[in-house]
Amino acid sequence: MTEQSAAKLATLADVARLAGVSAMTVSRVVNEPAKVSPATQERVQQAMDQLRYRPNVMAQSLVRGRSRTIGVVTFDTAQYGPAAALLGIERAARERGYGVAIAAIERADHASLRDAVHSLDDRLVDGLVIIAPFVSTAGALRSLDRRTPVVLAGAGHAGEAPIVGIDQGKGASLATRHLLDLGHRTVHHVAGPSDWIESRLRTDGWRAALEAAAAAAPPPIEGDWSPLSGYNAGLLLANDPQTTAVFVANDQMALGVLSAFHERGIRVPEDVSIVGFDDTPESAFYTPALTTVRQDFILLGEVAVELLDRLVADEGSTAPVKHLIEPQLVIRASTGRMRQDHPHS
Amino acid sequence: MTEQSAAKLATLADVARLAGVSAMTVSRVVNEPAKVSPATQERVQQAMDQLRYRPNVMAQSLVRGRSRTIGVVTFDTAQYGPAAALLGIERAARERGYGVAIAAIERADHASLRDAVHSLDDRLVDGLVIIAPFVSTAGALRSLDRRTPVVLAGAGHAGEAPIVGIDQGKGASLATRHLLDLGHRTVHHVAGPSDWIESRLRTDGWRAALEAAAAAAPPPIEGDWSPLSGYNAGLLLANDPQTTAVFVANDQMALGVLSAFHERGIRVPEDVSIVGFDDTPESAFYTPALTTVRQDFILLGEVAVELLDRLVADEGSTAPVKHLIEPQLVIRASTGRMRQDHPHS
DNA sequence: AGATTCAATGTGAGCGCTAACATGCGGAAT
DNA sequence: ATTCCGCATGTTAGCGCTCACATTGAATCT
Repeated sequence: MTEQSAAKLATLADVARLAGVSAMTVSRVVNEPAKVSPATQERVQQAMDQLRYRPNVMAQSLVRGRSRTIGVVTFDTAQYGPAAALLGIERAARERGYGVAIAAIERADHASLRDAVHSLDDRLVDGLVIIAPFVSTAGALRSLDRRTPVVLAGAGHAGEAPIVGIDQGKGASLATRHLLDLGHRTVHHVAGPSDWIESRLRTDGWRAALEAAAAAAPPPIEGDWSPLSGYNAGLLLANDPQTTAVFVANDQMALGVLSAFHERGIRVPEDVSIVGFDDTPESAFYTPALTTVRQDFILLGEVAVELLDRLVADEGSTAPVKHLIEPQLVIRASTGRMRQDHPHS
Repeated sequence: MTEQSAAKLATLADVARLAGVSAMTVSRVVNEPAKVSPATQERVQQAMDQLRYRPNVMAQSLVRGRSRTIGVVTFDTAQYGPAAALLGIERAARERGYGVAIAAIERADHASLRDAVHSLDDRLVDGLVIIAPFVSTAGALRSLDRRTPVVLAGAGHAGEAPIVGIDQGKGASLATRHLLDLGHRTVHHVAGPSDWIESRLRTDGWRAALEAAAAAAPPPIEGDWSPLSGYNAGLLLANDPQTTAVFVANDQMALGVLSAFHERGIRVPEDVSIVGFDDTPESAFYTPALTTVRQDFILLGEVAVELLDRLVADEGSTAPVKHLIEPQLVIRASTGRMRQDHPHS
């Protein structure tokens, strides 16, 4: 194991001494090689290799006042969406030469968010991406004193901070209209937790699509994103013979609904059609394959970093941007035309 | 938005000036309050509040030579396992006052790993947790020059670095023996990619359990963890009338197998029994509910951080530790007794 | 030839903080 | 009183690096 922990790390000064130049010259070789003559460049390079020199990023950051690191505040969950967005962020950040520091929050409250933001802020990140999509997030954020630009990723009300998200309302409408177009008189809805902005926007989109079609909106059932809550909602829905179409606010809950229906002998899509939201890698392999709304989380992460990068560069333009990504309806086997005879009564 | 980006941040010196004490005293109030008299403590505290002082972690790190940050190298995937482990690490790190920086690698090659390790190393992390479970990882790691302690999380051959993992062989044996106990003559196997250590260990465990029962081991089918590859494997398996029991190396592929069997009219568990690996939140809601091997990824992350913390504290004991967590068989509806008449021929 | 430019390098200061070593002071010990 | 101790605080130096500004020497101009 080639570990040099014992032997002190080589510093700029060490390299300078070995190469017979000043520290500044070595610094230039590292940061702006064009300003150093080829000959000395060569000599310095050799010294660096020999000593295995690697710049101390921390010292650089201290003196430059920027760390080339972005902080990500994420919600403490192994859910597909946040995890994929984090990945997109990491990838985009790396491409632009940023490091990534993360802080997860376990609850939606003010204090957790403050701690997370401060812990990153104190580490002198150049900017923050927040994937903590609670209704309360934007407000909490406003009351915090921060030192860096922030981009909200996922959802949020514009005006608080620049925000990049996937058009939830659009996605929900797409899903609902699809079911309506299939001949269903109305569409039931299993919603996410009401303190998530995304839940609200999806519910709004569903309601809007129903209204536009002059269809009645049955009261939505609220879940917590988990398959189990979807299962429970499915049980409820199964008792209502009116149910012919369901729009579920995420794929995990849709799986639960599927499972409950299967257990109750309700066939999908023959008796009831189901649409999910997210398009996780698993969704195409559910039984039946799930019709759903695809969200490109990777792209979300990339756009967030790009935006943040711009904000970091010219600190002036803090115009409250709102960048919306188009979701996409993916039609698979869980939706079908409504049969004329009553479904399961 | 209370952003102070324009007004320069308050420094120790500013606080000292306002409180009428020396910088050192302020530093003491922050780090070892016991050494300062209550009276000045009070005064300094007031000055800090007034100026909204927050210590510059970077400057502290530079002078102390430690950053109270750990780096996590993870594989670029939204898979459940790595994502959950990352969460466990973050949580454990936060509890111990560590920040977390991440670097994802997209491919299994040497260069990617080196870049990731160096990029974290250069940011002066105090230690590294690596969740990049390729066969080649350990070797690559050895040839790298690093400056901090490393803990391998997930799997790995002992001896390269301290390692904490879930006992894959044990889990695979548990799964296989369960199927054998149900009366199946042999157990087919859908394996993960052969360049993942975890795949190999699971395959080994499966083979060992078969051998112990003097059962023949059919050639395993290799997938890539994805549901699609599981689906393809399922199609293959469906053609073989001998198949009565399948051990699939992760739940996502098991879902694919389930889907293929369903499509071919093979009933689970009546015709064929299936066991997965991981126990994702979805697994209990597959059709049928999946019997699987539970891995506690959160615990994995916590143990990894705990171990790393110890290594960071006393840099001496680099004894190659190996900490194994026990997996757990979760029996659900996808496994059943083998029927005496031939399954599906 | 002298003045002017430019490219290549060097110098000093300081980013914000803390380790290690002073300093000053009141009170206990002699 | 004198010595000594220990507490509360201050001073100096330096972590590793880059900024802003010299300083060189040679090439270019008039």
